[in-house]
Amino acid sequence: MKQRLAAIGTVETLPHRVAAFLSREIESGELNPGTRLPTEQELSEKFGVSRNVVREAIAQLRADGMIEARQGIGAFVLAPEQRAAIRIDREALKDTHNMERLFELRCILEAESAALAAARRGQAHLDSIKEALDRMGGEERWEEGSIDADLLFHREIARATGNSYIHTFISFVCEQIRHSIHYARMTNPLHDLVEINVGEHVRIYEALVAGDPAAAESAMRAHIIGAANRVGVKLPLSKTSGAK
Amino acid sequence: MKQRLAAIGTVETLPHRVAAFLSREIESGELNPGTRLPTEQELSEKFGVSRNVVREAIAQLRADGMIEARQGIGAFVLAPEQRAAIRIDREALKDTHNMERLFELRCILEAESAALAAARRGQAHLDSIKEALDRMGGEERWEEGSIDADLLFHREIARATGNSYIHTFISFVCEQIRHSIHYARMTNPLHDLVEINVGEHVRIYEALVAGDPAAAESAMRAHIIGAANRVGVKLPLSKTSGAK
DNA sequence: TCAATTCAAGTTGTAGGATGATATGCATCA
DNA sequence: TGATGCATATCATCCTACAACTTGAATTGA
Repeated sequence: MKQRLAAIGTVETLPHRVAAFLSREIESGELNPGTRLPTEQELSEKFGVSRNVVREAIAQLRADGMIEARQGIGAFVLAPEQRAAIRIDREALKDTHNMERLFELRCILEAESAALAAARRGQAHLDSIKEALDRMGGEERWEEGSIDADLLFHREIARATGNSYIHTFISFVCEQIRHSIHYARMTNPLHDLVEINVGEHVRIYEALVAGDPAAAESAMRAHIIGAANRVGVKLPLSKTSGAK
Repeated sequence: MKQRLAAIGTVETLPHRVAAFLSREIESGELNPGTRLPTEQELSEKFGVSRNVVREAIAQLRADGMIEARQGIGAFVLAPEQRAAIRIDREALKDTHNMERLFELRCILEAESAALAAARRGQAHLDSIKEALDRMGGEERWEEGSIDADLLFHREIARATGNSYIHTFISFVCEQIRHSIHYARMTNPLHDLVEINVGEHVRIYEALVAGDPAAAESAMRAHIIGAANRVGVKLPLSKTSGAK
């Protein structure tokens, strides 16, 4: 439990802060691709930290493919197309518009994945999905337990597609949304009633059992739109009509 | 231990190699979530590098949410659900099955995005998409030029959705595929005839101009399946039939 | 003058030690 | 017994030094 607290309250380490600063400067366009960064020496003076801290920060940006460091010359900003990793700025998610966009992406991913899962799921998949479903409804308190079960439900469906990349992407997007909502509840207790609609989940599960891709897709789509609404995000209809 | 490694393109730095080693150990399951890593001291001795190098490696893994370091205690492996970034192992993409899965994910993302783009695109979007289309056909040599134009074409469509996350995700997936194919061509000259089917692109563009989401979606789906076939990846039908 | 070589300065890469901050367990003492 | 304080282990940060690499200017030789 003590670990729990430590895990939630992320410690802001110096390299992390420096990396975040530079990252923002690059994303915002203040540092165009091709631009040379200040030297490590200059950066350490500018931020008032040691060169080691700057190096750790640059190591992160380098691993993400945001910059490229060349020995003897310097570090240069790379084009956004050459990113080696996808990362979502959690600050930006406090803006409802961005949350809306993320839900839209999630809807795209999960709707088609549900269809794939309906076509490919095995009995073992159905069992683990069912288990998550039961955990969701069985939980007395709408606290961590049922939210975790909800996430597990979606992850298990993604796993049932048999495509590990789909699983990775969906897990990632869901986790970002969960974290953001969790944060919103911490700062604004009004949000305490984040209800989970069990009926929507059951409909998805039944479509999977029946092996009906079209039904699974539309049930998942309806569910995500509903989930978005329940946290105050109005999803643009996307292609609810076009799916027919 | 003075190996001369003339890796093409990327200079293999020590922190990168250490991070890759640890990363693989975690991904492969040798280090389960919750496990404590050896101390920085031990790692630096084990790999024969300085503690600074180990720290830079750990900084990368930490930024990705693969491990969590707690001052005074140690560093611990985190569960795969808590990843803060998506990263695709390029080694794994040499396996055709993985390439197939990635194409499937791309198909999901781009098909629905094309539909969204058809509904939301403005004139400026159409112009830049058309420009990429012209660059693609105009190129004499099927070398870098037309491949870049092809990627740009897809990115501009993603941008026309007005959803920056969709744009990020699609750009990322496309870039991983491009890099992998580029690498395959380097090692196996047989692949030299990676043709680009202009007709498929034109059909997508026309659907966008017409503002027809359903047509855009099916044209995009057909195009990606075709593109996969042309590089030797047979895409499982996914939901070509279910889309009707 | 001109070309080739050498050299010096600047920058990142790596090494190693020192000190501060934090968590844990043990010993001490009332 | 129980609370306190100390020693230890570990990560966080800082510092200095040197190696490897690049660039451009100074030097040298014809």
